[in-house]
Amino acid sequence: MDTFENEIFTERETLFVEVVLPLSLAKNYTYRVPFDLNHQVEIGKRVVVQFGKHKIYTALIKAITKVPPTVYEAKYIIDVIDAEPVITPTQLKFWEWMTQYYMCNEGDVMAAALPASLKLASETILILREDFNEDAELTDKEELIISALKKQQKLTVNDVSKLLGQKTVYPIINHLLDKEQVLVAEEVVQKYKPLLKSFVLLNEFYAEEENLKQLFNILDRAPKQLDALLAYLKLQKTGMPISKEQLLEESDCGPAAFKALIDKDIFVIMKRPVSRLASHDDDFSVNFTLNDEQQKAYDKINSLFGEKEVTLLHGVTASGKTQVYIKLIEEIIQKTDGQVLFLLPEIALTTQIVERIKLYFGNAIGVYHSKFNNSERVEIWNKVRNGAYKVVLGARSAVFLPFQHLKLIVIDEEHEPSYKQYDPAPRYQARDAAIYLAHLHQAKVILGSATPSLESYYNALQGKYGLVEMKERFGGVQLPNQQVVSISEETKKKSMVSYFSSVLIKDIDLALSKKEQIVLFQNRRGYATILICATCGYTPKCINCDVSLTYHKSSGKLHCHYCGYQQSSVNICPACGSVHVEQKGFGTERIEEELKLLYPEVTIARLDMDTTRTRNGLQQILTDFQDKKTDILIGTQMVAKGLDFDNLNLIGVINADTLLGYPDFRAYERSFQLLAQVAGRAGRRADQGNVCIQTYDANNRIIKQVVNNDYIGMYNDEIEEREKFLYPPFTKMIFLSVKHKDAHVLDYAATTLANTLKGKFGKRVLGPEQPLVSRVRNLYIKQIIIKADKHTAIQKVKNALKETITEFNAVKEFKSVMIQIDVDPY
DNA sequence: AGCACGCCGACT
DNA sequence: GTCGGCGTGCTC
Repeated sequence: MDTFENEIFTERETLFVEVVLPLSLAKNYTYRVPFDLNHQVEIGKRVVVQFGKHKIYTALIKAITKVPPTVYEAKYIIDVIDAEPVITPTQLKFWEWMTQYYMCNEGDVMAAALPASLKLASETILILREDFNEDAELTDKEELIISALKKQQKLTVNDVSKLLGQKTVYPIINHLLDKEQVLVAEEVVQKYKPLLKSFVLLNEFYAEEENLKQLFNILDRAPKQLDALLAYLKLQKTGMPISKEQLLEESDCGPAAFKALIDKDIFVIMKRPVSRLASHDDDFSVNFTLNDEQQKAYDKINSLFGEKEVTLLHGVTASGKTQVYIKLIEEIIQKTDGQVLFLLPEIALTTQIVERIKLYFGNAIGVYHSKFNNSERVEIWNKVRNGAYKVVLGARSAVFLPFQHLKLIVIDEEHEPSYKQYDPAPRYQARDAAIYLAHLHQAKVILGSATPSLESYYNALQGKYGLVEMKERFGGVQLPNQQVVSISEETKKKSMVSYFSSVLIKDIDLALSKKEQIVLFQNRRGYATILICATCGYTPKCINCDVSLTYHKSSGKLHCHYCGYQQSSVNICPACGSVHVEQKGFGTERIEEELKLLYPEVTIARLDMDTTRTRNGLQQILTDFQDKKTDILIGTQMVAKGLDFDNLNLIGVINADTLLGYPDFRAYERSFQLLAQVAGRAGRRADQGNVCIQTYDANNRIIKQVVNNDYIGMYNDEIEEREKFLYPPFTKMIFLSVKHKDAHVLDYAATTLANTLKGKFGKRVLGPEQPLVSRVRNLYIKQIIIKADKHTAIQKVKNALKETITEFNAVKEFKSVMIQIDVDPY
């Protein structure tokens, strides 16, 4: 397709635009541009288009052409939204790459990239016609709709559906249209509204000295109003706009007196958009010096930047990687007008590291993560685009921000699994995507970790990435003392008290006596509390998914973690009628309870998905712990990420086995990373920390490697396994999830597909296999894995795969079989 | 995604 | 008979 960048179009030419819609569609669509919008269309601007019979969407102009489509008549675009492009050409290239690489649709990427408020979609609404006929013959349902409309002006299609309690409502709406009772309209909701704040101005009339004097006389009998006036005059001297709150705060004037001043036209209210984002006033200054090792690392990174695009900074816990990052960032924003993206795992973003970095860079820094609301996201987006933000700290979705001159990307904790998006598409790995993004911007990348992912370390050893190591702990912090406790042995000796070994209990007692704080870690896999009938073994299961329901004490209900299904708990076994229904498994909730029995006088808090659902939940729990209001914190993986506490000296791992036993080729790598990270939280100051790992498998090599801090040993063992069994980084993995609501159809379909693929790729295709959870939301699931040879062009494999799937879905009996593709599924 | 159209079981 | 559920195809 011919495209015309930056060309001014005359009014008489007929133009067409190829647009991306924020929907999961296989191709893009072409619309016609009305003449009067010719001069407004530009690549990267948003347009309003009708798609299908009703809906109106925001689409993005991807190309402009003069060639009309041949096989259909193009619809006109309705409007051009933006005065300036909102998406840069670099972003469009990035989207295209992501679409190709992760085998998804461009619309998936657009949907993920744009903050919700930049994507408007219409809603069909129903309005009563002014000339509607009061006596028209209507069915009961139609009557119901009309009477509802008399009360509330308009109804959405969804409202109607709820009102009638049925899914199919369009035929009924169409009847009402035919009977000329109602009208339908598309209502586009403008989702982003600037935050307007009231500012106060003194009526210009009183700018005159004389008039002002008079005013004082007039207000003589109204002391509160007079006070407000005095406060205003005082605030005016600062030269800053005066907000209403500010004025009310500065004076004794209450809202009533204030209103009187407005009514008398003495004060004038002006609404102005203000930023929702908290800002720090000071300019940044980075005033600390690096220690020798940090300085060496810093210098080496800088020199490696000359030859490599990516450098891996492998620094042990507490070696002070953050300081090195800060110096690198400072250098960039002082010496260039470039921008820096600092990626962090989601959880770390709500904690101390952000505060620390904010201290240095003040106003030039933006933070972007999932707990921000839509309006806040748009504001951050705009500030990145206009360059107001030089540094952005963000979770994985920050790779989609509209950077202008990206010079450096820092990816902290690069091994973190949370950089990978699993669902929905685009199923991208933000670390890898960021490396490509950096490539587009010709920016440099720092990957930082104490326990790098095998891929990154492998790339570094191969010379593809630069490698910088930091091996000293900062400020002479000692390594924690790590001990492994065999649960089997303690059970034999009968020295276990509930979930706690005698060793751990002793440690807890000691720490409490020294007024030190404790963190107990229970990984998520073993976290579920399920109900089980002691008589017949029955366990309540989800009606939509192949999983046991988990019992939540806080709600008293049984929940499904996969689909959100809830039901009330059972006291009597539905299968056999027995009353002996017991709780089994030990989640954080259960551990908390047991611990409270053992230590009734101690303050215990819990940190997991349940207690951190709200925006401030996590922050509150962490602050309480920081302020020593909590003695013991029990938590899932979350406790391991990015938390530094001065007074924390004991960390107990309740059970390391569920981690190790997970059926995945990365289980050992992940276990090592997690346990090492957990251990690194203990004793970050002068005192030596204590780590107590409870396990049934005390001789496991990973446990030993963790205790010995032997990353290299772990790396060597694991990489050998990977090579032997053709896992990444020696192959590229593509994961297919085949889904269907009928188990038999699925079986047949998955086998057929796997066989076809085996015909093309040979024994590099594995499966179909039944996943751990074989049914979710009423769909049965099978998995097929392709381990593509790294040396044959991966794009060829992907093309062949796409073709196979297209052909497969064209077969009549497989039409309703869903196939999800996940490239690099880790 | 979300809507229309067509097929098919179940209930006035 | 008709209503309403469900599968399938299409949207420039």
